[in-house]
Amino acid sequence: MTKTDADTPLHLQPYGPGPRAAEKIFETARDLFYREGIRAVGVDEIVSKAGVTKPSLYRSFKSKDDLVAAVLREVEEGFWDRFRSAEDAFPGDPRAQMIAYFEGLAARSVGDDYRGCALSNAAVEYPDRQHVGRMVSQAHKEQLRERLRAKAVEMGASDPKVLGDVLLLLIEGVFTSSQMFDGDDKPAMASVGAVKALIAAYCP
Amino acid sequence: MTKTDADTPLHLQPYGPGPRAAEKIFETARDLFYREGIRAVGVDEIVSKAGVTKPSLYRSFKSKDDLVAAVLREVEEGFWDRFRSAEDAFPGDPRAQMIAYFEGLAARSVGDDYRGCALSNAAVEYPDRQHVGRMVSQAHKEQLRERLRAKAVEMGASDPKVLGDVLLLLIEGVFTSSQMFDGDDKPAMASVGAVKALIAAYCP
DNA sequence: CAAGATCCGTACCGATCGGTTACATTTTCC
DNA sequence: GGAAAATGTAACCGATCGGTACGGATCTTG
Repeated sequence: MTKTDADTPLHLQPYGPGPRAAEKIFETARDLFYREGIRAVGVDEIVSKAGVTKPSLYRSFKSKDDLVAAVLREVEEGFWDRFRSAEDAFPGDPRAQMIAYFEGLAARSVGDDYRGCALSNAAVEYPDRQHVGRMVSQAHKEQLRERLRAKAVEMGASDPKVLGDVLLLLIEGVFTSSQMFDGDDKPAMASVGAVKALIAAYCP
Repeated sequence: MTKTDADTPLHLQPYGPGPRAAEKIFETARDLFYREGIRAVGVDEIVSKAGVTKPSLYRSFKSKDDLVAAVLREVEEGFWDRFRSAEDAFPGDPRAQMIAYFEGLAARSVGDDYRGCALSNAAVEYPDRQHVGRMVSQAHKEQLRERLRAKAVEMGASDPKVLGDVLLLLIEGVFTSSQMFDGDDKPAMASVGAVKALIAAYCP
């Protein structure tokens, strides 16, 4: 069962084949952090579930926080991939782009394993502005805010800053609320209609 | 500096003067949990900052989780107090009630010490459905959802369930987003206008 | 004041936290 | 095959985690 090195996106393969343990650690940590929370998961649990040992973790990551930062940065990439995917589906139509994003978001939010946005959750777990997990999350949210405001400009909103912030409120609302209700009947389903109504209200 | 027992709302004073240590522990834990997160705060830090000792904590609370549950229940009381306050300000006018609530929420969300809803944060910190902190938070959110849907009925919404869920999305969006941006220019400020537009859109 | 109830602190417990050491073993590539 | 790189083994570290046994201090009440 020797896996090759180029079939999955790896984050650090310095020379030649690159480490296989680092990849398993990274993916295991990403899943555990999302499912159980970052603070709730210890390094021992990570290496145990990854089938590796602790020194392997600290050979690839300087500290647990360093691993946390790496995971959150990949989460951020995944977010922008989905966001751009909605954009690419409707070129030149920012309104349809946002509706498409909310439709995808609402679809993803149903399902018992959904736990909202890992970046928002990390910001909740790390209130300290100096913590790297907090910094990555906060920087991402500021980028998102600007991007949504730019979208509102494209839509010709009368007050694009406000409409952008409203969209952000709605997105974060879906993130947080979706992990607090079981089953398929989640408030997130109402977000698609809400974004349509809001865009209509803010774009004359 | 012997404080009396009736000047502040106490939660357990079995006989006579009641314990003074339990009150300090409770208030200290409430503040620390909110500021730094629940998992980030150990019992040693609580008793240390409260100026008492650890056995005093475990004489009044069966465990840390028991203290967490007690704190979250008081937080829930505080939420409903603010919610009813907005209701009482505009009797018989559910639309004005909700606008008033969002105005108060937006006003509270500015300020560097604001960290959103402690119950929502607790749900993020405790994904395990069996954990008492999670159970208290989730039960509260379900009550809130029903209450908002009932408000939408009062407003004469065409689809009250959807409008109620939209209001919930907006509230949670304010909670989460307000702790991810510094300064006074927060997305929460846009929530008041958004709720007006949404109510108008969903109530013919 | 003394007795008894009530409250509280000192010291300690095993377990786990994030992190490290030195060395043996395996894997990869030429 | 042999050197180099990657991983495993096993033990260990100080600090902190949530939680407790036990005795001393304090307060109310006769």
